[in-house]
Amino acid sequence: MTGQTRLQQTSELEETFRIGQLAGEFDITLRALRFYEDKGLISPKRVGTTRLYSRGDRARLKIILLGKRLGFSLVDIAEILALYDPSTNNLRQITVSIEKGQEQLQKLNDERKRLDQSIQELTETIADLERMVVDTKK
Amino acid sequence: MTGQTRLQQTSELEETFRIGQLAGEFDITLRALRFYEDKGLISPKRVGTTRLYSRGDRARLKIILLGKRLGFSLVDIAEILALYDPSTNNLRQITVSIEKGQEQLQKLNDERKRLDQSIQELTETIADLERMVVDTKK
DNA sequence: TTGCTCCTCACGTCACGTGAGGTGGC
DNA sequence: TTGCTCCTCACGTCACGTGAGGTGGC
Repeated sequence: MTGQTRLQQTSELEETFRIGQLAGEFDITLRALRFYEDKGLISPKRVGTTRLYSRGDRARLKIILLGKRLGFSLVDIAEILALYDPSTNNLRQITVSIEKGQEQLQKLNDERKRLDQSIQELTETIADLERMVVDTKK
Repeated sequence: MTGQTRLQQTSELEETFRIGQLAGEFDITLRALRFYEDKGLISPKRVGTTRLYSRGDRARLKIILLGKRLGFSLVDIAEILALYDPSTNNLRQITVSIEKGQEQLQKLNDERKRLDQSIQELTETIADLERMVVDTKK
């Protein structure tokens, strides 16, 4: 019977990944993966206490990491993932994603402006300080 | 005698500011000012429980806020302020500030690169999604 | 028995925001 | 008495980092 169960698992042909494998592949920590689970972004199966991630879980992880690169919060990403259904064309998810994407683009551009101002002010401040050193040495 | 004490205080001619005045002038919260004190960046006198900020405290606050605009952490700012002595020419503080400033400039430029990449990837992702919508509607 | 990989708490980080509950002088 | 301004806790935020202490199978 135990053999049966094992056979059944393999006969499903669903390739699975352990947490360490995914962490290695995507260069993130085990802690991060567990954290995403805690926040409801991903829900791997368990065998005993050990997590087993399906190909679908791996696809969700890719979306999570893409979202992070684009500067979205985990809450934003969770909202997008909640609309995700691999059995449909996901038109609703796509249009929502576009809207969120445009908002995000606005935020990133704002941040860019602030950053550019900081860089400029910092450059000027350094120049001022360097002049003060010269003056002091006179 | 109480009158004497009051007189003495005013006769020192040291202009002081209450926490609400500084907060209003620099558009920050009372909480922020108390937080900087907690972290040792600024140490106003007290009259009873009420904080009284001197002109020197106000000058330090200006440096704190400048440092924040430049993207420094409060720990960095504290290190620079620790070297600050208004009675000298502060050559040491200036040279240390220049070094920290150059490191910071490097960090800001790195952040700018990452931000530009995010903006580019996000722009492309939105374009991809928009194409998907068009395809779906065919 | 030793390693390796996995697990669950749970506190720490950074710069405050946000109440709760209370005091002092006009 | 009512307002205004001030005060001190102390928990919450965000995305994990970093141990501590323990388990399971080769």
